[in-house]
Amino acid sequence: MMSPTATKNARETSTTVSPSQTLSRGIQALEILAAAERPMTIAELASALGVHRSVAYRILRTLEDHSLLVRDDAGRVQPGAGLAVLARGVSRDLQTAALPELTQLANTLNMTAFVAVWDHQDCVTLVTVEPRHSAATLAQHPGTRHPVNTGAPGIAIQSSMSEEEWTALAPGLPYRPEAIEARKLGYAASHDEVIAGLSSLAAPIRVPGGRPAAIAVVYIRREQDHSAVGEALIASAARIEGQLA
Amino acid sequence: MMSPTATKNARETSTTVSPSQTLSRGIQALEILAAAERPMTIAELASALGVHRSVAYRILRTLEDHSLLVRDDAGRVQPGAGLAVLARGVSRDLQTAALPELTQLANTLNMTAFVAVWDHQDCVTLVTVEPRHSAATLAQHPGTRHPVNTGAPGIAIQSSMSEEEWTALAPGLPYRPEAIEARKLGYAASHDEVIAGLSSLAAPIRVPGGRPAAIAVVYIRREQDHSAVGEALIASAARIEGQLA
DNA sequence: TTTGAGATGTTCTATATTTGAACAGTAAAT
DNA sequence: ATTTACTGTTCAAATATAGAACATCTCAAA
Repeated sequence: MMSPTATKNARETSTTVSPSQTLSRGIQALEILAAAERPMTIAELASALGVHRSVAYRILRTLEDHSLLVRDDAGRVQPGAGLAVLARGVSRDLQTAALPELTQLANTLNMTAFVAVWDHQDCVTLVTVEPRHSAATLAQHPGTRHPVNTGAPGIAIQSSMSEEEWTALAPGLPYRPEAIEARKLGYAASHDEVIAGLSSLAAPIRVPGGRPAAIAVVYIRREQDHSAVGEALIASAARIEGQLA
Repeated sequence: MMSPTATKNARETSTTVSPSQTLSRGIQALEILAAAERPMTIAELASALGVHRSVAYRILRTLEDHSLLVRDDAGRVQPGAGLAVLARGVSRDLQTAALPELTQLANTLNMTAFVAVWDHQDCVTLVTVEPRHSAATLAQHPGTRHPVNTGAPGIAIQSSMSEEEWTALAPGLPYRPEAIEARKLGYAASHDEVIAGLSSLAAPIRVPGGRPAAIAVVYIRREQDHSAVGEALIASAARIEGQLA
């Protein structure tokens, strides 16, 4: 744990303030589990965390107490239902207000519709609705992340703030020129950005006190004229904002 | 040490396990935030946690580092998008397999359809799909909890295991007699249990290595004959199980 | 402008939590 | 019977944490 040359007050990691070690590890465990495809053994998780097995064990028991993870018959660990409960609190009002609009959009346009929120460098999908007859199910589940610089939702979010605001709030991330055009139109478009072969349209949602967000649709064929769909998105965004005001 | 076979019983220490204090508090903070209707100040959260303000502050910063909470302009705290990412890992295969079936059910039956999983004393809704024309949006969002003893999904889950299994896995919870009838039929029914005026039908889903779950629909009027809807649920459950095998 | 109330953010030391080696028990594979 | 690879438990040592105290900041009222 301590190296012979290291000083006691090892504050050399001066850039990041020392976070709560145990809590941070517990969250890391959840992140590893959520990213894993299959249930993991405690030993696997301990090595993934870089901690002693008995430490991982105590962390897991604590997480288990809160239903944040569960263990199968073989003792392997996987994410627990408590996480779904916690996730319900994320922009709860936005989720509630958006759902009927998404249902409406998905079924009138016959496209998958979703709401994504801005989070650091990413867009995170919060709610999605698939159309009646989803030929091929689009892998646009809630909890999906993609870079905020990529795809129509990210452009729409950028378009909802000035370039100065953007560079202040997202230092290091370039301001996409498409955002300027999107601000004029009221909606943004992208093709082949997040997933090859798919196109997306999105309109920004701004709610006071909440993170910037966007309402969007994805579709396969490349349409000549977006405007009708774009206007529908704008109208939905306005209704959602109105309900949250 | 004392006798070869009757060593110290390992289960006796289970009453007082020492959980990880900091991790437990951090999770408590998330639970409090998720349950809160509005964003909270740090001071409010500290008093809700029963800890010193500076302790709450360090916990919050750690959670913020992981996007599990965000702070608005006024410094108030609310759940962050990282929770949605973590929640995506909860029974991910079940979520993926269930979505098309739910869409199908919702639109052919014109009812809200959802999948719920068993978690300790509760049923937790994981995925929901609303029908095309949702007259009144039913408050059946993912992350919703209700007692596993209440409502059709809980009965269906009980019906998927024997009474002995149930009392072993859910000590203290009574085995509902309706579960026995549900096992014969293949699906369960309830009226006015979770929400007054609403009825529900559910069929169990068992996936090896996963928690017991159920697929269900809710509707307003009380139908005379469930059997058609019940059979549809059974068929959907079978297709989901088949895909997860 | 000054004052005060109420909030956030920072620093520091005693102490209580955590760490990780060592031990014990279990189940499957050889 | 032996090996391997797990889970679960215990304990002294040491380190991360708790909480008081201090420094700021904002906003309203005087």
